[in-house]
Amino acid sequence: MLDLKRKLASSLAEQLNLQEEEIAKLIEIPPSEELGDYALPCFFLAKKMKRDARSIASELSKELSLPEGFAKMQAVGAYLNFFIDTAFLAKEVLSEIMEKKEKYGASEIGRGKRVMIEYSQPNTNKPLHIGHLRNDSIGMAISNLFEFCGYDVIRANLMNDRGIHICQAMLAYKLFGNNETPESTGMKGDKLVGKYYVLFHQKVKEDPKLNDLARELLRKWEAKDPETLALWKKLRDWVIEGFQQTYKIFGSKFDVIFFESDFYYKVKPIIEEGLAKGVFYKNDKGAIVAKLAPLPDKVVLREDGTSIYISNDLVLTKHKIEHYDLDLNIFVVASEQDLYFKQLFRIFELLGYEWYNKNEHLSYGLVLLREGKLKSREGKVIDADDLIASVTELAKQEILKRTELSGKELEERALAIALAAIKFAMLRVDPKKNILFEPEKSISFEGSTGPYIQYTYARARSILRKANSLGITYADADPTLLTNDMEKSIVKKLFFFPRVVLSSLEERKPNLICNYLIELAELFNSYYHEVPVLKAKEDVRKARLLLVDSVGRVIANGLTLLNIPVLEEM
RNA sequence: GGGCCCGUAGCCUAGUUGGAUAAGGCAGCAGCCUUCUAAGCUGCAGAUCGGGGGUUCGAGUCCCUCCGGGCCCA
Repeated sequence: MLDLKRKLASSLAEQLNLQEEEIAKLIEIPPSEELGDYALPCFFLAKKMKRDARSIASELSKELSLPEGFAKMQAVGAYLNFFIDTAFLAKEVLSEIMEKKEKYGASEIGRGKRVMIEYSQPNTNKPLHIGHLRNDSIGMAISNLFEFCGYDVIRANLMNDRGIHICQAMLAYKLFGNNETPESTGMKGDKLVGKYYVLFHQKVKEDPKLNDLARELLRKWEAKDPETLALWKKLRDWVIEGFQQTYKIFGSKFDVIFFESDFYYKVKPIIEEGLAKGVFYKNDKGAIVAKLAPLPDKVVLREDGTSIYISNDLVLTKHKIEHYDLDLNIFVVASEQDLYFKQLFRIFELLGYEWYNKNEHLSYGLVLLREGKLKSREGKVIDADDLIASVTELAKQEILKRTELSGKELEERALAIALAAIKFAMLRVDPKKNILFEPEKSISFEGSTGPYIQYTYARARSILRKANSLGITYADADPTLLTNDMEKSIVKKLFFFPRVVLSSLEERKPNLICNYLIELAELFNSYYHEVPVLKAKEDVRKARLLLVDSVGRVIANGLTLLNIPVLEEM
């Protein structure tokens, strides 16, 4: 990877007799391109030399010599500004893109390291909702980023398939379900079971005894009562079948799926270990509690001996790290669980597992509605399938405004555009921030959206198709002919892609890729309007085609990282 | 009561980790399709960066405090 900043830093360090690291930290990018491509603020020298920063900058601009890849330097105020040799850059960057193709931007920093990324984590008593779509979007994008940077990635899902909420749905089905099935009702299995979960919470308001019955059902389930287990399995399989359909449409993929029911009950040895090591204690009611000061204490086993949610993670986390030999174990879970994960990781630290710091909670904000939080027990959610379907329908209408596609092609393109709109909306925001989701406003196809990026790619590809049909080739293009300002800006933008990929990974912020793609698309669309490609004279035309090709490839690489489909035509 | 996260134009967001004139999109207004796709482009208008203090040559960015929103714990 071409690293001009490092080149500059090392050259300046040598000439100024300073540490390269020190200089590299100071070098920054000026607020506007007219000022330069890199800048060295001279305040630190002013302090050192007890002189005015402005005069130092202006003096240095006359004395220093430039490393390869730079064309000019200029003092402006207290800043010493450097201009990249854009002809050099165009040659380097465009040939790197054409050589590495779909690997442009990739790296090997994770070579030999294995990371597991757990996301989605649905409860098997109700359908997936928009919160899962944000979770899956982030989980997939982060997984792709790790993979792109050379890590061995295991994408994991965890089905929360046990507990009182599962039994509540089971009970309502048992009492009011009339043996309905997905086949008999034509409903997706997750929708059918979800209906009874909501029904439970309606009925229990009139008849609080249902709570006791649900608890009774949970006890029977834990005691492996055959009839209860059969009902549980039947409903669970329906729900999971429904999830699989949604995952397939949305593009969520998993290498391994864990089930809470396979792990939670194996918690005993860890409980005993914790008691023996003095990390856990039995409180006056008889519950087992982890002592985590300064964090709040955490109950790990109820007084009646029944398991709670953390039982599963106590067992499963150990299993994951030890069995899969992980270097990093990431949980993509919403920010409401921030304290929970601090407590979980702290327990492993106190128990003395040296791998405790391989765990990471990738926390992200909630998707909120105008009315507040999603509440699935009241049925107050935005259903994932419904959202995808309605956005796909909107996309279809847009397509029909401009083409005469039909049948399978129409369906596929509409879905691709809908997914771009939804995923981009979920990913372009800093993961830490809550998203206020307003059905009519939040999903759009214009402006800073997924479809806008797809459209930009399709435009680039359209030019290349036309060139191809006219028999124009550009393998021998000369990138140094890209001399207008927009072309230079685009080349610089392309040059930055690998750096954006790295910061996006390191900061766990897929939104950096989104911002980058928006900026690249804006540059390219302006260029598209102002500068004719195919009408230019032969040698310039070739250079421009090479640029168009490169822009297309980088957009495609970015969209692929975000798990957003790329469209050749729109 | 305690803890964590967020606050940038009417709305949604950037802001390269403390630097130069705070940048886009939506909504609004005015333009641009016999020319490589108008899901686009160009221009106008819109910001005391939640308030106040502090650190610094320099603060949207760091520290303190208050206010507002979200989440969690007891």
